[in-house]
Formats: sequence, structure tokens, C-alpha cells
Amino acid sequence: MVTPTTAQAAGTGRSAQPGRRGENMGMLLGLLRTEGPWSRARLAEMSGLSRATVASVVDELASRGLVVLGDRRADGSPGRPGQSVALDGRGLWGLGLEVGGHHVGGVALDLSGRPVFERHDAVPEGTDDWRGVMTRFAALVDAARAAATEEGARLLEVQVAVPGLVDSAHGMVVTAPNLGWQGLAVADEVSGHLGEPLPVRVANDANLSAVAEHAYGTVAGTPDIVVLTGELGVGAGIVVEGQLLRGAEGYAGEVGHVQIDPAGRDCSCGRRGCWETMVGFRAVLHTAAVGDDPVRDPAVDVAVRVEDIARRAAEGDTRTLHALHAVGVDLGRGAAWLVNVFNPGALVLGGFFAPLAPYLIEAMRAEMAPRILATGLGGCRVVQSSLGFTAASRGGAHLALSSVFADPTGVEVTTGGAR
Amino acid sequence: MVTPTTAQAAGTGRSAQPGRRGENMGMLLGLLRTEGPWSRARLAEMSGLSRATVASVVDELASRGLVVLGDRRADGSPGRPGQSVALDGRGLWGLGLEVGGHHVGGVALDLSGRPVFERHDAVPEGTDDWRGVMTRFAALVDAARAAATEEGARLLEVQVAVPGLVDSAHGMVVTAPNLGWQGLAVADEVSGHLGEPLPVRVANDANLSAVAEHAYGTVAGTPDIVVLTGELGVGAGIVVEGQLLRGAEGYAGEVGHVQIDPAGRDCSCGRRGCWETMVGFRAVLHTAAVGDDPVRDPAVDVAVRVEDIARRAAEGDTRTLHALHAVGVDLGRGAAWLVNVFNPGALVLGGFFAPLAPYLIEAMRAEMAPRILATGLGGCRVVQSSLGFTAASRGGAHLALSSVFADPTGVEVTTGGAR
DNA sequence: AATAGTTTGTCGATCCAGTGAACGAATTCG
DNA sequence: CGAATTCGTTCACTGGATCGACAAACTATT
Repeated sequence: MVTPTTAQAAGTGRSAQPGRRGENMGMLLGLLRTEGPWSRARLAEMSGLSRATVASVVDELASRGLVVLGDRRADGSPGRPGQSVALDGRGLWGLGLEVGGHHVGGVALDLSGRPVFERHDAVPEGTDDWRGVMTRFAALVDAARAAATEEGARLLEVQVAVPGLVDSAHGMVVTAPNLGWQGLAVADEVSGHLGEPLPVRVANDANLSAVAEHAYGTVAGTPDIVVLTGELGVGAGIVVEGQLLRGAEGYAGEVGHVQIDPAGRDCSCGRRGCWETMVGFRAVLHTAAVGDDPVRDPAVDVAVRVEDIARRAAEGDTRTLHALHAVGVDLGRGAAWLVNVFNPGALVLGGFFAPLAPYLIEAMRAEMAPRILATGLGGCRVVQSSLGFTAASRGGAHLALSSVFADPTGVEVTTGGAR
Repeated sequence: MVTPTTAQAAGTGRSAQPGRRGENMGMLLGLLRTEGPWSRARLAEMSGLSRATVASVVDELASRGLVVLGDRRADGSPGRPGQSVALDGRGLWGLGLEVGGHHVGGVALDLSGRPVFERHDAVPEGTDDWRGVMTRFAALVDAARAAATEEGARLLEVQVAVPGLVDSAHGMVVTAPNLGWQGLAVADEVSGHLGEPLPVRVANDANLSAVAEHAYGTVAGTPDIVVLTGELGVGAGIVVEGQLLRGAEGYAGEVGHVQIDPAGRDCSCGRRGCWETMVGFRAVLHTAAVGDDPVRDPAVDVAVRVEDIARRAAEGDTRTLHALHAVGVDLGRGAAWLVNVFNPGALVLGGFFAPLAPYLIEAMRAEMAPRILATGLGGCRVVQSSLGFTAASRGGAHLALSSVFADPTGVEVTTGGAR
């Protein structure tokens, strides 16, 4: 499970107490990421380490180009002013890729979480088979790496988000109904098309969206969250005590294909009446639009069509509002299970739910309340995601960088990097 | 969240590298608990520490009376035979208490997980109000402590299992429908009746059962499990990567009162059609028995009545089998959510489900399979618990001991303990 | 302007604790 | 009985965290 990337990579031979230093470096780096820049003294207080240790660790982080020392500025309070230590993420990039029905995209983030590269290629339905997607992925990786090199940065790792069942351990997609994929070795395929080798991992898109929401979303920092997301399909991503829930085989969060109504509509997975057929985007279309309404045109990207529907709702179109209310009801009934089971601090509506959230949330809450024993939804806030359709990519890029925060000793010392 | 019990309690003043030693002591103690006794050399291999360190840590554990050194016995293989190091749990006890509709009980375990104290008092319905239960609890604690003292052991902590919504942080029961409790400060109440002070914590009974299943059940060691359990009510306990899932406010696993059918039967929580009304013990009775059938007598303990029903099923009584099949169907539909969301390695049927499991599992599997995207239930085994009705108490006792495994430095050195 | 009071960062002494190497002890195998 | 093997211990070493002390850099006060 643990990827032995960092440990002794740039180690100075052997250490007497392995891990200790790396842990502390990672802890401080993490503090600098979540809480803004701080002085060494404050970092010592926050981390529980002594001031001497913090100074030494900060030096080491600086020698690796991971932090920059700011200027010492007096702020009016008595005492010697502290020198601000800030995360400097410019040197390391992580890349997240994603594939949807109509597009292939990628987002790279640097260590500080700043987007440094973004590309989205429209892929009209039916243009590409899976091979085409793989070469597009590889091209994206090479482009991102070129951009990184140009900025003097290094691309560390790639995470691919796939809407479907993913075997992360082997980098395989078991099945992705909405893409028509089955038993596809995505990690190997992408690796094979790369100019230079690079670690490639694969994960479920909803899971990666949850990572993004936890790191960058409106409820960032909330330790326990559930994210409902989807483009055509519907999936859940769950973060428990700050950690992504993966499950025994990595299939956690696959709620889209719970069969609710055995007599329901056909689902892309081959079954009938899955939750997805009731709350997925196609369900919205089914009731919100008729005939050859342009929003039903499968050739148009879902993101565009969702905006259209949101606009109609905003204009007060009753058919649309009724359809969204109905979806909200079914959404709430399912969400009640999730909230009862996890008692999350927040339930985030991402993907295509996000733009429609204002018209869903009321019905959801009404359905959830009588299904939850604890008052006030057990402290769970239901919120709209602000991350847009690239959440999965951002989450992937974030995960691609996590090894650095786990143990920054793997980052090579940039000779002459400090100052 | 973290209870600062151990850290510097019996510390030797201040340590240069706090935590390090305690971590390693805890790790080795944990290894000795899960994998049987081993020689120092094997422990070194398993833990990744050096032989020298293991020897030193074992010495320290021995000086605290936590391990015993076995005899050096040749096993036929070449080389000097190793001296076995075994967990010696006799000196420390943890106590788990539980309350049901008809009884109050307690189980104490020593560090090695051996039951060392057990008592169950029948409390005919209507005999006690909550005050009575609190004094019974306190009496149990005092009795357990007396027994411990007699054996030369020390009782460390008490965990109370309550079927309901529990605010563990404050030791409060928010609501326990089947007991009629509401806003009750159980921890304080029990503490107040004790002869000598002792840490008392409170948790949900299903959650504690999950702890027990993970530690002592048939699927012990499986990192991700879901436990469905209940006496009158129904609850879930979830273990994720070896850790109990608690949720943002500690309400995780409260699946009993998800409203499935708004027009369903009345529930003890005041709502209608909760899952509990469809799969709880009362649901079994509703269809399996009529009129003044003795199994419907609320004055008889549920455990007894369940055995009666299991016997009828074993004898092939069709009414009973039909009733159980129906419950299995509803159980499977709900379980599908749990399995999709968590992708656990095992789903355990505990509490009153356990004796009936053979007659439920088939229907459950049949309902779950079409609701789970991954083939073969995503690797999830559906198994019958072997722990009986005292699972929650055992889980509580187990948790009550966990602080020792987290950091054994808190245990005082028994002068002259090491032979 | 000088001084006192605060807070910050660094230096040095100290010390805990883990490591590798070497060695004696205890066994099996030839 | 000696060689091979494995186990536990001893020892010197070292990484890395801690504390105390102190200079530096600021504000507040007289």
C-alpha cells in the first residue's frame, strides 16, 4: 500500500532514527499549507516542537527549496518581530487528469495548491475509443512536463480520475459504464505513451473530487465530509478524519449503481433502476426536457447543458423546477443513508449537482431531516461546491503531491537554493 | 479528541524525543497481541526495528509487567533457539458495560483479551428508571474493581455501551429511543456513584460491537468491516483501516432510523417506517408470530426469544422462515448502501441477527448482488457473528485498554516485577 | 534619549533512543 | 567434535530533539 518513493531516495546514507525528521518536516510543511505563512516561533507553538527544532527543520526545508523566508516586518506588537516562513511550492508540480463523455482534461498544481497548468480538450462523442484517450492523456502529461521544465519545476506524479470502478493498486479500471471501459490497465497504457517515465496512478473521480473539496473547497479543512458528484454518472467521495476513504478493494463511494427500483429505467451499467437513473443528469433531462430540446443533445458537453438548465431554473421555469425538486427528493433519500452512516460535517454537492444545488438543496433537506435521528442533520451542512467540473483533476493533482507532505526528505537538496 | 492520559503520567521528567519510545513500545505490544508470542529476533523482523532496540523495548515492557519471557525451547531448526516473549495482560483490566431492555451487564478483559470478569443482571422491564441503571452500573464497576484488586490487577477505564445517539466527547446520551433516555450525562452519573474515581466513557453499542468484531470476531484483523447489530433497535458499527469510524459528532453508524417508508409502522423514535421497523426484532415478531405467542412477550429477554425463533427456523417452520426471508430482503437492500459506500472486507451480522443469520444471509445476498457494481459484492464476505450478545461490552472493554497499546509508558514500573 | 520589557531566532550542552557491528551463547548438522 | 546458524547482548556511534542562555529587534515608559 505504501509507496516507497521517498524514504532513502536522497538520504544521507543511513539514519539512526528513520522517519523522525521526515515526519516533522512534513508536519511543518502541512501547517504552512493549511494555515498561511507564520514565524518560526508561531510554528513551534502550533506544532508542539521546540523553537530550536523548528528553526533547524525550516533550514532544511529551505535548503530543499520548499519554503521561502519572508522579510521581518514589525506589526506594532512589542518584541522582536518574527520572520515569516512561507511555503514555496513553485518547484514541484502534481498533475491530475480526467476523462468525461466529451472531454479530456488536466490540471497541474504546485505544492502551494496554485493552478499552474490547465488544458481541456473537447472530444466529441464517438471520436475516440479508449486508445485515443490514452494518447491524449500522454500528450497532456508531456505538455505539463514541458511547462514545468520551462518554469524550472519538476513534475512529480500523475493521478488519473476515471468515473467508474478503479483498482488503484494495479492502476486498472475494472469497469466504467459511462465510458464503456472494462478491465483497462490505464496506468500502464499512459505510462507506455510517455516521453519520459513518470509515476501514474488511477483513482475514482468522485474520490478525487472529495480530496479536492477537503483541500480547496468551501468546507476545506472539515475533517469528515461526503461529496456527491457526477457528470453523467453519480458517485460519492468520502473523507474521514482528513483521509480519503478507499475501502478494502478501493471501491468505496460507489453509490451510483445501488438499485432502488427494480422496475426503474435502464442504466448504463446494464441493470435497471439504479440510483443514478433517478438522480443522474439523464434523470434531470428526462423530466426537465422533452422532444428535441437542445439540452438533450448528447453531442453537447454536460457542463454546457447544465448551465442551460440552471439558467432556466433561475428564470423560474416551472417544468425545470419541478424536475429538480423531484431529483432533490431522491437525492435526499439516498443522502440520508450517507449522513446517518458517516455523520459528516458537510455534504458537498459537486459536479453537475453544483450549478443546480440552489434548486435541489431545499428538497434534499426536507427529505433528509425525518430520516436522521440526530437533530439538525447531525451537524451536517449541505453545501454547493465552488470548484466546478475540474474538481477531480485538482484532487488528483493534490494527491500527486501528497508524498512530499508525508516526507519531504525525498526532495533533493537544491544546492544554493536558500536565499 | 486525544485523551492526555498517558504521556507524562509516569514519565521520567522530560524526554528529549517525546513519543518515540512509547510508540515503539505500543507497536510491539500490539504485535504481541495480534500475532501470538514471538522471539525478539522475529519481533525485530516484523516491526522493522533492530534487534538491539527490540531487546531494549522488551526489557522496558517486562519491567512494567506487560510481557513475560517464556522458556527458551529448541524447535528443531538450526541456530540458537529464541526466547519467546508473550503479552502478559493479567495486571491491567478494562471494563465494558452495557444496558438493554431487560438487562444490565459488564465484561472485563485483561490486556491479552481474556475475559476475567462477567456479570449480567436481569432487569425486568419497568423495574428501573435511568437512575436505577446508573447505580447498577456503578455497582458493576465496583465489583469489577474488587475482583481486579483480588487478582492483583488494576482496572484502568470503563466504557459504557448505549443503544442510541451518544455524544462521546461529553459522555452524554443524546437520545436512546428504546430505553426512553434523553439528554442523560451517563459518564458523570456513573462516576458520581463510584467508590473510587475512574475514567468513564460512553459510546454507541453498535460501534463498540464493531470494535469487538474487529478484535475478537471471526473476521478479526480485517481492516475494513461493517457490523450490523441490534437488540430491539438496529445499528451499524464501522471500522475503517482498523480504526472505529466515529463521524464529526460521533453519531456515525446510526442507520436504524433512516426512514424508508413514510407510511410504515410506528417507530420507538416517534417517526414512522424507519429501517428498524422493517428489520428490527419487532419486525421479525410482527410477521413470524401472532396473538399471544410467547416469543412476543416483552417481559422475556430478547436473547431468549431469538433463540426460540432460531429453533423454529431450524425445525423448518414456514411462517418463521418466510418472516426471516422478508427481513433478509429489507436487510439486504439497506446493506447494499453500506457495502457500496464502504467496500468493506466483511459485513458481520451481530446481536439478534447472529442466531438468525443462516436464514437471513441468502436473501440478503440475493438483494445485495444486483445493487453492487463490483462483482462478488466487491470482495465483501457476509458472515455471522460468533460473539453473542455481549459483543458491545467486550468491545468497550477492549477500547478501555487501548490507551495502553497507544503508549505503554503510562503504566507504572512494577518494582521487582521482572524476573 | 535612555531604559525596561517582550518576543524572536540561534548557539551550545545535553541526552534520549535507535543503529550497526561484533561477540558469546545455544542449538542443529555433518 | 567442529562447522554452520541463529539469538540475544554489549558497545560505540549518531541523529535529532530539548532546554537554557543570549543577542537581536522591536514597543512602551520615563
